[in-house]
Amino acid sequence: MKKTIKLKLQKTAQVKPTKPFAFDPTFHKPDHFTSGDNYWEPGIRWQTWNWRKKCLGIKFSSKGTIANPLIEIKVYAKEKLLAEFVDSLIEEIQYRYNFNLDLEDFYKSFSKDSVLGPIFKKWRGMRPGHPSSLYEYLIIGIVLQNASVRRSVQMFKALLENYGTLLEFDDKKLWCFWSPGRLQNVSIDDLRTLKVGYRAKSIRKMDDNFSQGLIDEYKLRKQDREAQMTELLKLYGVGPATVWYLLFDVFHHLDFFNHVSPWEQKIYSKLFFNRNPENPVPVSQLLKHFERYGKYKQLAVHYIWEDLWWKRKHEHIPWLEKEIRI
DNA sequence: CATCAGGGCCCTG
DNA sequence: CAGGGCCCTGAT
Repeated sequence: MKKTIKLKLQKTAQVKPTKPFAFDPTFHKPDHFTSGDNYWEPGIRWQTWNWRKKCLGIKFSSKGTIANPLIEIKVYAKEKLLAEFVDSLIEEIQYRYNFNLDLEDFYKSFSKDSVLGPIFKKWRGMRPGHPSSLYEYLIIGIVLQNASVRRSVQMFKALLENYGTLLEFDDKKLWCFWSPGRLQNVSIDDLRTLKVGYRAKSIRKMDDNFSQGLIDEYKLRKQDREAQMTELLKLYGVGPATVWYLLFDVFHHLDFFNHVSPWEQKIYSKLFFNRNPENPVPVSQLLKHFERYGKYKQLAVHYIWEDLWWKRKHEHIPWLEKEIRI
């Protein structure tokens, strides 16, 4: 059993995101599979955060309303933090969770859409976003490949519990992601003992790329989408499926929807065309269907997708269960 | 028990 | 540019 590192509250900040802002669907995405590094209950999210190689605990609490939002951010750390460090962290949090995104135009454009209209009523103020850095998300992307959710969770937990750090803060024990370069003394065979299979090579090479400074997340953010895509596809173990996730979750492109995996194809076919999974609608036709959402294509997909997963939390959807194989 | 497909990607021919 | 191979797991 690994030693737990106890953190102390070092800083409390309050942040006002743009209005409207919905706390729960922003901080809890039922389809995001990562576990062990976060915990959610209505109005509160605990999340570990590796920032500039320091392992932090963060507690987000909703202190406002959807119309008038206010978020309290408590930062826990082992030692005192410099103001500049905290400021940069808060700025990064705002970026990753899209606190400053203006959704009004999206809502205005599609409030009369028969699919999105009702979803807006439920999830008005929900932001897309993801707490992971590019490095972290790439590792997550690799364990998502060619595996069911359960297996992905298993691989992710094994990695986290071997190379991460167990933190204790605010009576929660959660694992913090390791820093890039951590795997430099880890062999591919070591990784394989964690049953990540052939992904071991991709994981190790990814760590090499970052420790050699071959990829810079912040430089990449400033490039356009095509350039980002080209750079990402150069990375060993990254293909079109992973890039599509990255462009939305890490680089926040709301308009890019070019990839539908087989299981997603079945789900969309059922949702939009009421087709059975054995007889799904061709991917090209699905992509065409989403053209109507123009520059908000992927954001629209996100809203529809999250709505489905939230439904699943409260009601049993037999056909969906069959497809997701958790 | 054996076989196989899977929420991809790389590499070869 | 098509398709085989890769790891492991759960389903059949």
